[in-house]
Amino acid sequence: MPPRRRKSSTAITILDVARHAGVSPMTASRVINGNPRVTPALRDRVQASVRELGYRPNLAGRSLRTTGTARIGVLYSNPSAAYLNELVLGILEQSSLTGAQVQIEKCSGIRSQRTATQRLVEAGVDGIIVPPPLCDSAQAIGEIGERRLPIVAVASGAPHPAVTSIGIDDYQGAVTMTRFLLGLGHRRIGFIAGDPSHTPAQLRTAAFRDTMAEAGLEVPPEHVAGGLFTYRSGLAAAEKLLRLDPRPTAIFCSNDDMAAAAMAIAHGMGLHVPTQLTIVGFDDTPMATTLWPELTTIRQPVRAMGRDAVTLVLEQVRERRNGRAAAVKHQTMKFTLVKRESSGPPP
Amino acid sequence: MPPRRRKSSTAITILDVARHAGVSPMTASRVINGNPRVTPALRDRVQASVRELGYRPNLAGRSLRTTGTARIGVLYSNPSAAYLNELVLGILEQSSLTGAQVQIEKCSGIRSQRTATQRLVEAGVDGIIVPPPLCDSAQAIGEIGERRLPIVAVASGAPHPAVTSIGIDDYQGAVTMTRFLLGLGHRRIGFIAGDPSHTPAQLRTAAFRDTMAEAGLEVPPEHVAGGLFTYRSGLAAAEKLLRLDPRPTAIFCSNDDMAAAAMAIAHGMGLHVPTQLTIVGFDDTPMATTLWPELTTIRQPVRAMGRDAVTLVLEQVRERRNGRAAAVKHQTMKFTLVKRESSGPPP
DNA sequence: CTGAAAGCGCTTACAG
DNA sequence: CTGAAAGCGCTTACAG
Repeated sequence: MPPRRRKSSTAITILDVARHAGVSPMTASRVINGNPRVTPALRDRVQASVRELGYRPNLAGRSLRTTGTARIGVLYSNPSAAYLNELVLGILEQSSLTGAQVQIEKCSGIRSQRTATQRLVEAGVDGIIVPPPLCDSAQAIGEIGERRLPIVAVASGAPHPAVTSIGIDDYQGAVTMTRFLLGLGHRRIGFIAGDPSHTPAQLRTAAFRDTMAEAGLEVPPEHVAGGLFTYRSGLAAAEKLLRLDPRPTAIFCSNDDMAAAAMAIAHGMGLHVPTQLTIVGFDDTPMATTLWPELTTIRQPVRAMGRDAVTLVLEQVRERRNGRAAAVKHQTMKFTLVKRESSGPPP
Repeated sequence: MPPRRRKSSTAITILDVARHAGVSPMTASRVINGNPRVTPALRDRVQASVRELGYRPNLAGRSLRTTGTARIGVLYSNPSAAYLNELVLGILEQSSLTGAQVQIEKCSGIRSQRTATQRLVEAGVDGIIVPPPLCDSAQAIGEIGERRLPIVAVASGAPHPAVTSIGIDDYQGAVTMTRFLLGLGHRRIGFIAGDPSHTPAQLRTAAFRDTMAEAGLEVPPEHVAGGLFTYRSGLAAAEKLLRLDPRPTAIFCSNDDMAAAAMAIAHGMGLHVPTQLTIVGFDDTPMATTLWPELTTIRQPVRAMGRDAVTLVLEQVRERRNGRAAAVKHQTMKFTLVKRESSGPPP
């Protein structure tokens, strides 16, 4: 059987829509882009054609004319695998939607940070997204600022006032979780802190202390164990907390990795979660649903943050190209308390 | 200070390169795309200009002319978070490079699978990538085939001969790991199998048995514990294996999630890894390096598989558009044995 | 409010 | 081997 020539795979263009609706391509374009200066009658006709033909705009064509194809850099260090993965996913998703190109550069030390920034600049990026913990590095931010490039800092606990940022309210997140534990009836709550040099860790710890104080509960120093956001540090911290007598009835871990570690320790000591011990995390990384029992945690919409970070850089890039000074924005995303099986009332 | 008009952000185009090198844009294009029909002298001049100007092709422009902007669908179910994330990352990476658009559809039951496929078709995708375990579903493959859409099956243990596929050799991967354990001196090796309905799980189990037999070692039935690739199933399986007397000196888990579970159980029983017990996984997901000790495992280049899956669909799409029947390809990627801290000689 | 023209950056034919 | 022309799909000015 000879291969058949399939002309059918040629996609529907805006010209097809225009012809079908009996209008000019321009009018079709206006309707598709939600431009209000179109007579309702025409708008309806075009929308009907779009639906009927199953039209989907070709983004390459669009971006060629609009953004002129922006290039976005991502500068990261210390990849907390799950978190960064998810963020990059959002970034790629959105940039593929807008036809922007993304270049990702990793750096470890300060030296390599200079060269990574350099590489991005040489690659001609129009703006840079900076995930944590680099988002809090005055060094990194300063260096990008020098090149007069737009920046978006992601998930900083204390974003530089002059730098556009996106993140959740870490303080309120930890308040919510602490209140949830109190609401379950817990009074002896252990806390595993995150890397003290990261601003979100600082906020989460402060929020825990403040909320406990607000409830009239004293937090003995040994109830707060130092951690570094790593699984390994969680192992040591959880061990310390669970050796206390009396033992805390709940452990609030500053992230999911450390909560996973706490779970392993509890398991090892024969403590059943959640009937004998409640363990909760923060972030809602994939780890939270891999574990068993699944983790109660605070969900950060990391993917959406990635998407919006792209939108924010692109806005800045466009402003600049139009010769305007881009306004600094601080976007706060909503977090959610996700209740799963690792939490319950105290024994 | 009035905002300054920065004309500088206008990117360098192929026209700039051509002018700089004193050739036509066509010649520049040929050099940039590695077309061999160019005099070495011209080639060198163009390459020098590219370097000097820091030229980077605008992908929107390119894809507008070449692929005509292909749309790629991804149809998945049962998201083993880490694996899928990584795959999608690769897919988005490559498609953003080629200017292709990606649409991702999730489905759970068979019903929802029909509608998900339907949605992709209606969205006008030109080809579909199918990650595991759907890649082994005759149902899913058949349904896409009916629509005469190109398919790429990812990580199937037994790819349909008529369907283009990409994956590693799961059998050889498990052989390698088993030999590694034997080489360390282990003889009593426990094995946690994966979901028996997934073809890669079948191959890994078979390879383990065969390699043991080849070494003249009998595998008592109780040394092979059934699992489902989930953490939870790993918990139960590991517990069973470690209660045996005599206990295995090593446990080979069919994926990293189950290895993480085994690690938690070992930890709980006070068994030090790796001095008292060796635990190894398969896949090298982010989990493998989150744990402590970090996991010895077989690395699947999932990200690269995502990238190449895009290349494979695009090839098929192009062939079809040219009226040719696309050749079926089965691409096998290299796996790697990654030795970390969870493995050592038997006690 | 609507449309005809031009062009974003690149590459596919088509000539030489 | 090299290049002049045309066009991919869309939207930005510019006219009406």
